[in-house]
Amino acid sequence: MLQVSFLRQNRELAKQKLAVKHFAQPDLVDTVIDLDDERKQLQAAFDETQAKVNAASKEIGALMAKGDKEQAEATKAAVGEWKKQLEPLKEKMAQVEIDLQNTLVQFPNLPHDLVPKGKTPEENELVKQGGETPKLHAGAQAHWDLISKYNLVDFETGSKITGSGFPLYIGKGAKFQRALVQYFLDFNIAAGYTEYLPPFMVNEASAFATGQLPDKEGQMYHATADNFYLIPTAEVPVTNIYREVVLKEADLPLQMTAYSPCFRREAGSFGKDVRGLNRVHQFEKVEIIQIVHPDKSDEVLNEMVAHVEKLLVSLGLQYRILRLCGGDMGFASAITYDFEVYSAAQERWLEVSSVSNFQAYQTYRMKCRFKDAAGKINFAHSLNGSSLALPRIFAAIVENYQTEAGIALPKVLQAYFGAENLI
RNA sequence: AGAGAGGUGUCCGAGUGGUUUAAGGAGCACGCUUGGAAAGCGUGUAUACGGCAACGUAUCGGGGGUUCGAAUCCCUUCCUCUCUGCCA
Repeated sequence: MLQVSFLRQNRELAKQKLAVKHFAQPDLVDTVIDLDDERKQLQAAFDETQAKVNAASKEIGALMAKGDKEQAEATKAAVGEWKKQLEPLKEKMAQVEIDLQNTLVQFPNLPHDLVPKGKTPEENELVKQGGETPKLHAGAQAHWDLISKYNLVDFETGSKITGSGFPLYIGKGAKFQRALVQYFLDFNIAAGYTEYLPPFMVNEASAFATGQLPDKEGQMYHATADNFYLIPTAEVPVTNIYREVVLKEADLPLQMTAYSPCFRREAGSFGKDVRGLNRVHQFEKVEIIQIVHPDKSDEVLNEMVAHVEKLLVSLGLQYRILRLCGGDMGFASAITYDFEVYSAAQERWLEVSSVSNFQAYQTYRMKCRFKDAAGKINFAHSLNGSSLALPRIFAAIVENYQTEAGIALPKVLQAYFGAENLI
């Protein structure tokens, strides 16, 4: 959520920045400031009258103690008048606050200066490319054929149990998932992250704090009996550890990593992307999350990007790093780098990680603050990234490491899987 | 899931309608004292909003209500503990 004070001081800049994100209603900036002016005015009037009521009430107490009933009753009558004035003020103030809040949550985060202006994925900026395109043997297959050939994943039975997009991993397929999770977590822990195993459902307040509500309500599975949401990413429960917390400056940076299944309705998605493991409703992911000093978030973002890159290099996959353009970025992010790996069998790039700096957008919503040396309260910055999401890594390894005899494994995974080859 | 007991500041803890402006203690910070330290003494020690400021307003798990006045009474909801039930 954007801060009113920032919008007030940077009215035109905010509008320009919103344009980079192709935000349709830049005039809402003015609406917010008008509403805030109205709120201030109402509060001043309300506080003034309430102060009179409070003082008079105290006086009544003193008069009662003295036994001066008559004067006490007279004062009560005066208070009654003030309270009548208070009623409409209170109502108006509540309404203005709701309007202000509802307007404010409509703003996406403002993009970082580095974010390109484009609108579509084609306009994302290629930052770096690494690794080699694997040379596959003749007759090499896409992962959906390989997993069926070697019985690693059974989509049909997953559909029977739950519905389409809920894969059932079997035997070596299941064990390979476990090996990947374990490797990714160990890799993150070695870089200084603390492991968490969070709840896989969150309440409304948590979903709101990280920006899933109200923006992505339809994308989450909702357990209505208890009003819990199945998490679309571990980012939600883990970032919420620090909701409504005032940290000490010395506590920063907080580095957290967590494995979780991720549940996404993917309502409205269709077409070429959805085949096999390319897009599913439930998948496994290991996430990295940091909460840092605002002066450090740019630097930390670069570190996180370098960290994920190292992980992909260790898997021997060809990859590229894209800086997302304003139109392709997430709602709450100030700047996002996407990682894609090349699938030689599908002859296309698959997104496997997204690393973002949210700056104070989430922490302001969450009220995650820290106290600096001077005792001043500031909002921290939050960042997160996948390190890594499993299905497309699974797909890429299965495809790129396929041989005529079976499927090989990257060296780093052999000990985790307990064999030299997957098949 | 049922019954009961609870939720107060950084922590412990008092407080069942009116100088509570949340007692008292601990911790922490600063100062005095000291050769240095401890002890002792003194001062300070939540957050949000409004205000240049003085200060005002709100907050005793959350929300709502009664009252001139609520930490205190009522309703509701969440959470914790104990017992019972069920269960991996």
